[in-house]
Amino acid sequence: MKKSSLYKGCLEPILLRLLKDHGRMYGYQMTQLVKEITKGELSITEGALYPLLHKLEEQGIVETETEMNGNRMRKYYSLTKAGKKHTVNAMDEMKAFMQSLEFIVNPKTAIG
Amino acid sequence: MKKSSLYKGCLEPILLRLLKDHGRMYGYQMTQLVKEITKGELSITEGALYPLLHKLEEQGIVETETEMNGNRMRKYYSLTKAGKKHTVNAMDEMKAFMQSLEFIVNPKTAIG
DNA sequence: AAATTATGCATAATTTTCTTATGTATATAT
DNA sequence: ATATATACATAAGAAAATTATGCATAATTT
Repeated sequence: MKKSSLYKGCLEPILLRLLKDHGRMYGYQMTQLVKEITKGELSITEGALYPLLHKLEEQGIVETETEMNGNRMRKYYSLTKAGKKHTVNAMDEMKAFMQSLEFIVNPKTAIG
Repeated sequence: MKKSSLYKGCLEPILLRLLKDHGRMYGYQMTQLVKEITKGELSITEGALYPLLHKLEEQGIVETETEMNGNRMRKYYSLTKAGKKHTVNAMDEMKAFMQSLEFIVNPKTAIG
């Protein structure tokens, strides 16, 4: 993730959210989708993405299936059952965090 | 800043925002205010706060005045002229980032 | 036809940014 | 007396990125 690198720490919940919403994705697809959704604002770097995906797999949060698309490999990631549970909590934390940022940045309009 | 440490990279813009809104603050006051505003959700740790404030001072973004409150020292921080300019940009980036998070977490309701 | 860009994965070295632990000192509450 | 709150500071270590590099195929541009 780039763009003035404000944004460390949010990558994991972002990936979990993508997998929760889209079911099954491969790494490169995640980078493109985030770019698209955020209108180019957020770019996930490969050096951040792949090691994190590997970590999540080790932790049993995601599982993988490797497929060939023509001659090119794609490694699909999806949430495990445990990963889905984990994601519920992660999303709660994420929302609480975003609400906190709102409280700080928009103290008047933020809905408590 | 704590609470599952999702939140790297956002501390600097948070501090800038506090100083922009409240004019002049000392470190401990910032920790308390953030705790209060976010209803305990975000806690700034001293180990993150003070080194960052020192860095911002070195960079000429903030300036300090030390005062005594009874027998206890308070080091007040405020934005310099350059710091105010810097903060305008930082807030724009911050808002863009928050918008991006909204796009990802609430793809339907987020306002683009 | 050759060169560039896009697709797709991976990892190592380094940097940034935290947490945790520690230290000093005064004030207040139990 | 002891614990908690106020108030600063820094060092060691961990976490989570960036940057750079590498490999390989496909599509597009020149």
